[in-house]
Amino acid sequence: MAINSDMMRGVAEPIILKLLNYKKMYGYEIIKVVNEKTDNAFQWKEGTLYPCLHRLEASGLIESEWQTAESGKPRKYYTLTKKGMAEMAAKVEEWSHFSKTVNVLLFA
Amino acid sequence: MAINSDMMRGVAEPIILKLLNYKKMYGYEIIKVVNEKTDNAFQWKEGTLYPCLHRLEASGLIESEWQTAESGKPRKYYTLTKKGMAEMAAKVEEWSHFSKTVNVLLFA
DNA sequence: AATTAATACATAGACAGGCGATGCATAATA
DNA sequence: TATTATGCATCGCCTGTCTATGTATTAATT
Repeated sequence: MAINSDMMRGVAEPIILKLLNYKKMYGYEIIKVVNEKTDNAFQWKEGTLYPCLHRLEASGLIESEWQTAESGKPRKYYTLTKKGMAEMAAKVEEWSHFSKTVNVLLFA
Repeated sequence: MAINSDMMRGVAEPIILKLLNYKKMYGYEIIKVVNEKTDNAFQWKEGTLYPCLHRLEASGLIESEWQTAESGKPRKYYTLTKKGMAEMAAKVEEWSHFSKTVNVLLFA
């Protein structure tokens, strides 16, 4: 079941950084993985992901590298920078704090 | 410590509805209560709350009623409508689903 | 007595991220 | 051969939040 909400705002960045912390990935792959892992609760589209990736790269949190798959399709693989690792940890912690705070108000 | 984040988006409505589910409150009071209950992790201002209250009222989820305090200050008290109660439950459930989904991705 | 802070409402404009739509190109499938 | 899936990209809209500003009254401070 899809989540149709403004709440999506702000969580794309920590999620992407977290995924890239495990392994290098390309954009289209990230979309598929996120949608699958959330049972399509998240239904990310290109218009959500690519601008976000570009922002992260412009901020020096991730780096890209073109690589051609066996299929012949060129893919842009992203990796986390050292700065990105620190920012990932910070953003995950921020989410943790934030969600706990909301829970205090909603489940008091 | 303040949360400075885009994540704030979308949570104001369920929080307000939840608070009003307990008792009628006026705007300024809601601001104080939220900031206090979150130890100032949330730092709501008028510019955040009042437009939100007006949206909720326009949607028929809450109703307002002027009342003058002993201090002499006029206050606009808000109460939850029947429609608002249903919407509150839905939004709280939505948050629950949403936050669990984010947690799956961030703490896998 | 006069100034400042707190209370209590309100709105206007800027900002920015998510989303839908669209585009291009190639490979795989029906 | 036509359609779907892959894989990149961007433009413009939408909308909730934030900063700033405004008004008015009461309380507190100097």
